[in-house]
Amino acid sequence: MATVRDVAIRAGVSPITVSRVINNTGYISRTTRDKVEAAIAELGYVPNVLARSLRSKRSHTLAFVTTDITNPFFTSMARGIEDAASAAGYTVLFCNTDENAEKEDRYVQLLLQKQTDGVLLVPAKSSPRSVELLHDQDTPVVVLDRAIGSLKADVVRCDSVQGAFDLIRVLLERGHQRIAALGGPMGISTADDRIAGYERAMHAAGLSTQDLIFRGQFTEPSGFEMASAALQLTPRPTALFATNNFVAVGASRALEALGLSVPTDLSLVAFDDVPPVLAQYAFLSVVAQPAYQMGQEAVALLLARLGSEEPAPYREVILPTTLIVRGSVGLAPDVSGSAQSAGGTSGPQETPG
Amino acid sequence: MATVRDVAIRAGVSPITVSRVINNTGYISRTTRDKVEAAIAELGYVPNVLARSLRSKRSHTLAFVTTDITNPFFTSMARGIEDAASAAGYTVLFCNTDENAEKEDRYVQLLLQKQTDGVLLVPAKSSPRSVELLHDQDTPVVVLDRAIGSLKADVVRCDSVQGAFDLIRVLLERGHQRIAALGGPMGISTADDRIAGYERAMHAAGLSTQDLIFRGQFTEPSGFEMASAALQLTPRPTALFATNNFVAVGASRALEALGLSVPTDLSLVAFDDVPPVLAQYAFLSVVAQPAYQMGQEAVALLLARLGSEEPAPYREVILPTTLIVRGSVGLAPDVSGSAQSAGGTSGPQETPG
DNA sequence: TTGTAAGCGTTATCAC
DNA sequence: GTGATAACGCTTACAA
Repeated sequence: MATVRDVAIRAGVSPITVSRVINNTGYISRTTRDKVEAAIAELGYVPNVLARSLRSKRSHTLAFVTTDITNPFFTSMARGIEDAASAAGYTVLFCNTDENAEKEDRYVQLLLQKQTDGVLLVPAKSSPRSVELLHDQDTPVVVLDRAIGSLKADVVRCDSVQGAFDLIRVLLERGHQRIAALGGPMGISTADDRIAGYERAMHAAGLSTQDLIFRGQFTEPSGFEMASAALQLTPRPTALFATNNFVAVGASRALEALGLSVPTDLSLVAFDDVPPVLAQYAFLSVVAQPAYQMGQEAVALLLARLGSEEPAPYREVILPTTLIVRGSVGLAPDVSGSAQSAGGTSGPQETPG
Repeated sequence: MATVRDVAIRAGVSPITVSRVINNTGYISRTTRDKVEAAIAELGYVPNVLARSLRSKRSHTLAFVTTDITNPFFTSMARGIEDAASAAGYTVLFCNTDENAEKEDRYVQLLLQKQTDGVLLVPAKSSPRSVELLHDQDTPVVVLDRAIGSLKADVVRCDSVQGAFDLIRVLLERGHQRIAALGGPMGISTADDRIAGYERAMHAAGLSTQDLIFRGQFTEPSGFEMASAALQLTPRPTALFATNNFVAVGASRALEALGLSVPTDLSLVAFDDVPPVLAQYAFLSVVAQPAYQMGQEAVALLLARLGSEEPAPYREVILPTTLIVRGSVGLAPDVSGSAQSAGGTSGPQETPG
């Protein structure tokens, strides 16, 4: 592989002159520039940016560390990140941690070694050691989706408390009183906040949440388990609140397994929308988060921090969620006699006598 | 930031000794190792792998260049790639080309400059200049999903001809004769092959494909347009074949816009399954491709090539597809009088004696 | 078992 | 306008 030296010899100039041509730096005469460019073309020279990075201490590489790129929410976020990063001349490494803090730490260690300029992190824990690690090595971080204890990073997220509150209100307005919440892991802000929003809405309506709160993982199997447990309760809840998209899918499976249909037998609401492509088939009522914009915003914050040497104060950007009511919510059984099927996209159903 | 030199001074040894400790290379006495490790811990030393890469000519970085990570098919593939790469100590850069060959070339140029060890490419064209670029710089490529003209790369893909053939057979067996195909761009092997499989099945059944073949993009809007056009035909087709998942979504929208329901009014089949999480809601009959395994297999091929200096012959790995028949196919109108609703969501029924 | 010297490919600094 | 020199942080080759 040709190097600056090879190009320099071929063009009859010095290596530094070649460098100047490549980077459009300093003054170069028309003729030397032409000679150099000809040599570059002839040799098929490709600059080695590793060497450049070693000198300049800028790798022009960011990293997106998330729990699972397969989650459509994070896929959209990834795309937002990549588009924004690419537009600014950065490439993006991607890392899946599967909600495993050790895996996260190992990745961060590796990214540090790779001289990654900045990291976009969806932390697996509320007080991530990884943020400290990065901070100690002067690598800026933007934390995505979740709030954390540390104050050493910018944060881009949505208001999970409000989102959950809105969603529960939809159910309350339709007469539901016995609503079970299927929550994520303790200590993850989105999981905690969504339960908090649920409680706030319930309590504001003077309702008890006793025995109605389940906590598990943000996964499909966990959603299945929690929903199965919730449906054993007597009296049975008339509505379920799934705190993320995977949990919602698990809950749907549990309902199906028991031969219960939505919204006839039960209503179901969830956090996170289905992927954009499938919006067509969407049936679930949800609070949607602007994943793509979150990614873009996070990159903007990161680049701003990379751009200036001054240590600006850390910012928390909270983006609005969107409430989308679809066919998965119906009237609660006890009030459905008085008014028919409000809010459901699908047609009215039989009132039980 | 501390360097090997700093660590060496602190531990009272030479830089190379530090290097040996870090890399577990050569013989080191117990005591020096302890001294060095202590110094590393005290200084919070993080090795700079950029410098290492400059010397060793191995960046331990791969790149996944795809059309759109947002397509669930490629998302699964990405996850397969990341898992396999990570297990082997490699990180992965991701790049979206949006089926744009120029964007692809720009990315490849950048990856070359970054000394990427190998590239996993979903090419935007059948004769990608990018593969030549990479080949010329001795960077191995594995082409994913699509066949290409060039013979300078390993290929991992599925048999689109056979897959389409299988799918059309499902329709033919249910009496459909007027089946329209909604195809992708000319010159992309998967697009061409799926149309070829369709034609083969139709012709084998003695049916004409005249006016029934539409070509557009692998996008939702294009699917909408093609389906809308197909539904204008007289007599109207009794079934539609969407050649990828996005096209299928567009086609569904077109059907809905015209007030046609599936499978009552029309049957619909497609290439590519819905994302795993949503399999629950799946209604479409599809040929599914093992995206995750394709990603893993591709990484295996790439690493094998990186591992040995001998130029092994290029391989083409063709993975099997899976036919999944769901509720979106029904009997063709003209035969539905004789037997009701075969092949619906409910399982197989008794063979008529 | 440990150290010396040199170089990977690039660019900052200073000189002409 | 252009060039010589050194340095970024690390490791290969060769000594000791």
